[in-house]
Amino acid sequence: MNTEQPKKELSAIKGTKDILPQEARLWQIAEAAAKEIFELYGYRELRAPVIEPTELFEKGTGASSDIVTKEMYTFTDKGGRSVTLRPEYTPSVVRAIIEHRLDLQPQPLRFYYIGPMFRYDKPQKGRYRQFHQIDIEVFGEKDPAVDAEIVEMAHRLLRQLGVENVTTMVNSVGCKKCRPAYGAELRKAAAAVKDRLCPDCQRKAELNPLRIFDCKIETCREVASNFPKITDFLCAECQEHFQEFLGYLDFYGIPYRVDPTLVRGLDYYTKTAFEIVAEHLGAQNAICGGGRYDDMVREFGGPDLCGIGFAMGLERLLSVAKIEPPKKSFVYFAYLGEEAKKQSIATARYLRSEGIECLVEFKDRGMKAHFSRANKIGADWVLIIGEDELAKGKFQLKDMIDSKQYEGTAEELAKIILLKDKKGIKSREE
RNA sequence: GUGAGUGUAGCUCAAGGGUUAGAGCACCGGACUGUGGAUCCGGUGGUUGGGGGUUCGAAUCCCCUCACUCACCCCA
Repeated sequence: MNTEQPKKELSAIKGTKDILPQEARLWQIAEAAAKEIFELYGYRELRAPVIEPTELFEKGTGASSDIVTKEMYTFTDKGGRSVTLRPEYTPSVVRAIIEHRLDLQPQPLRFYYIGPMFRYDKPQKGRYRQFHQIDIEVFGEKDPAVDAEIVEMAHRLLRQLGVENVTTMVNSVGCKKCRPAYGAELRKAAAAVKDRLCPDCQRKAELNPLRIFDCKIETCREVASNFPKITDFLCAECQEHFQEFLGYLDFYGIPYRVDPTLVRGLDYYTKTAFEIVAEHLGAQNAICGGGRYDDMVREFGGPDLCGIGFAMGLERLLSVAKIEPPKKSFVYFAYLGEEAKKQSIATARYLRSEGIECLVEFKDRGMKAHFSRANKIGADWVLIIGEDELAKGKFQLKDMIDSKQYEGTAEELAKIILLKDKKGIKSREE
């Protein structure tokens, strides 16, 4: 490459990155696994736009949330409308349900989606400005059995991708009836001991007293341990829902930890909230977070339709997943001369139609250079076409793994390749 | 938004004020014109992130800036 480089180097913008082929292979596998598993539970893909009216998130995600107040990619388009690159997915699905009257279809509705989200955050380990989520939502199912089912589904996906050592944290954040009373009690308790809290927590005492539970300072933890717990304030309905949810988790045999201080960052959650955290992920260790949001559709002016869902962070998931990409063999063409080059092109065309990956490089090389090249790029097979082969109408096929060499027509050699590939797959499955 | 750490070749790293900034790996070529991996030889590749300052002299010391990394806040 001898084109002149521009003086100013262009690079991906902060918090975004290229996913190069080797890594993209892992993404493909994780995405395929997610789709396959979700479809097994009756979920169907629903693709919503990446860009939405800004009001959608102000209303859905919550005008007071951190996401909306300081993390959105918002700009004005040429028509003067305020638009936003979605920071999360749920409001888009809710919008789509109302817009297309999907609530008139047989319920419950089950959707999934995999795609990029955008938050203007300061990047760090496990946190990016463009990141990717696997998202699922269920609408119109009140039964706590479904709360447990989505947790079990998440676990199945994690297991499939070789993720080990995860902890499932669960909680109930109550509903409109019982949560306000708890909030008031908590605020009262925090205000009473305000002088014993760190400056940061003193600020939280009024804004969001639940966050005091997360403080790392010893005295704050000690003080907070005497604060009232949400689980003691749940109304009868929420209490029953929570207990049944836990009962179904037990039924599935999924270990969990009840964490009364678990709050999700988004305002709209009701009743069930859960999080799955992994080891070795740094500070941002939640790979999956979700919960129930029974009021959201109605608050958008839609029908009274309850909802529940979770989001899994793909970057975080992949950093703890153990995925071994299956090895697919391919054929490198070693040809000598113009006539053999044409024959290679034609033969590759045939082999590809049989599902065999072929690489014909358009560079004059000697036989040694061909082999050296084939070896370097990891070819499993080398198909040799020179004068002798052209005359005979039969080619040489060398197996680069065990150095055996075969002679035959394109059809005969295709069979040899396909047979060995099949065996290879079989032995991997055992 | 706040704080800390790190920036030297595509990658991993040397050089800690003193010739023209080096090495390994990788890449390209040769030894080797019909058979790969090894070995040997050669080559490409750098405004030392950028700008300014101190100095006879700066990759090295100082300031600013940018980028990356990690942490806080918050979240996937």
